[in-house]
Amino acid sequence: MGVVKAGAKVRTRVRPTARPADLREACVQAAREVIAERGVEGLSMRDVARRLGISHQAPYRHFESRDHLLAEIMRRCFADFASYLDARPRSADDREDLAAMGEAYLAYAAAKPLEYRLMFGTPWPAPAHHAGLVADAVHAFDILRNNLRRQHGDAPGMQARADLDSMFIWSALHGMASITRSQAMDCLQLAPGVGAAFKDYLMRKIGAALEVPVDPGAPPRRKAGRR
Amino acid sequence: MGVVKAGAKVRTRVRPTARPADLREACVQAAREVIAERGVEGLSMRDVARRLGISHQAPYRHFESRDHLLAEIMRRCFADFASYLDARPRSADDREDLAAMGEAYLAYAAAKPLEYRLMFGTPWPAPAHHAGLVADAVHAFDILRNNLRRQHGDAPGMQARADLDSMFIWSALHGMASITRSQAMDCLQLAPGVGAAFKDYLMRKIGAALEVPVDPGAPPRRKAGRR
DNA sequence: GCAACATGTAGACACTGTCAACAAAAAGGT
DNA sequence: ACCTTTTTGTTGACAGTGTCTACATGTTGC
Repeated sequence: MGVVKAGAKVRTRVRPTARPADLREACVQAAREVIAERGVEGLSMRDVARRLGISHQAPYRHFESRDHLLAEIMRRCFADFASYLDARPRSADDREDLAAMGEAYLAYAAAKPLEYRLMFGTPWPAPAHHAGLVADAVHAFDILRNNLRRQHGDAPGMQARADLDSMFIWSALHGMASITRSQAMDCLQLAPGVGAAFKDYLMRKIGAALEVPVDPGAPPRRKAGRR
Repeated sequence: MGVVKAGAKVRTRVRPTARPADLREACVQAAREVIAERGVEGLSMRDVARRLGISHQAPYRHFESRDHLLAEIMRRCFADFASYLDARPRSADDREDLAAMGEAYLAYAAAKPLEYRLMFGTPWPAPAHHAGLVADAVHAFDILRNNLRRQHGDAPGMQARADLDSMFIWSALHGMASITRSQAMDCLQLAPGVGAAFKDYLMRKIGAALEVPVDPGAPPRRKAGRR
């Protein structure tokens, strides 16, 4: 407390690295770098401040808490993710487009595993439920859902069918992305070639499941040969 | 350092709660309680010690680090999980048995969401990769894999097919469990009834996908009508 | 009884998120 | 111009964490 007084004044002037103009933006960027390098649990407010050469409390002028910063980053990840899906090679045929979407989904998960985990593998911080985060997340899901709705038409009940198919596809894709990311397959001593063939096999199984008509209302009978 | 000497001696004698006999076991139990209540990130070594009325360093006599404690807990979760799967209602028919397995899988994930997340949603701590943990985890997977191997027989190449099917099923189940646990569906404004019908629909889609023969070697053609 | 060892304790250290008090600077009104 | 208000950044705390070291205690084998 009783330190040199004038020293502080000088220090603000002889600051080694220029203080970023838009500090809020700089915080987000620095935090995203940390997350991309070391994952969510490696993110610390003080570390962000340190990287920017500012005091450990400065970020709190722009984000109420660590969770608020995290929520903002998640929001941007969802936006990135959605535009990644939007950038897929387009096709007029809805089925081919769906396949391209699946490829893009898995490619994103493979390319940015830590961001993927942040969005889909981390429990959402409480402040996340309010902001535009939900909107951005839903928008990503809607890219998938809209395709299925086009394929199913809008006859009564078909909206629910499209949603169910969307959830099924999402489950399979997310399951694979999540399992692959965890490297669990390394432990399972799978038969040779399985690791390499997994993605295509899964995509084709999804396609096959979509071909077969399945009545959502019917009782959960097993050995469903035909219907 | 220079504190009262005799005081410490007395305190050990007038200990309020009896020190647990098997401290290692007590640590594991206390830690599992914390995890079941507040999740992995809520687990703290000092909290465990506090609950047991011991010093904050005592647990370190039995676990090298927090990660080692976590690894031991994960190991037990996998063992629990495997015996949960083993306790499914048995059926002589492999398909019915497979369905029962799927139900058991999802029931476990729903009943113990935090343990499920610990096993399948948290990056494994380094010490987890060595011990019997992997063996317990693989054993759980083998319950699924063995069923598929029985169904496919042991003709050449069928082992890989069984592994691929296992991975596909696991992906879909894990995806659903993971998505359901995240309560993401609450945000998606799904058509009415979709939430309730999701599980059965997914199980039937998996069944349908397994019926349709899919050649793992074929090129990833779309619109796969028949082959 | 005594030495070796296992176990539990106490006190540090560096780190975290966050609160409160303060200083500087920018904005706005006159 | 000056003065006030608000925004922004800094400093110093506080309680919490994992883990190191040093110490005390209890247990076991000789």
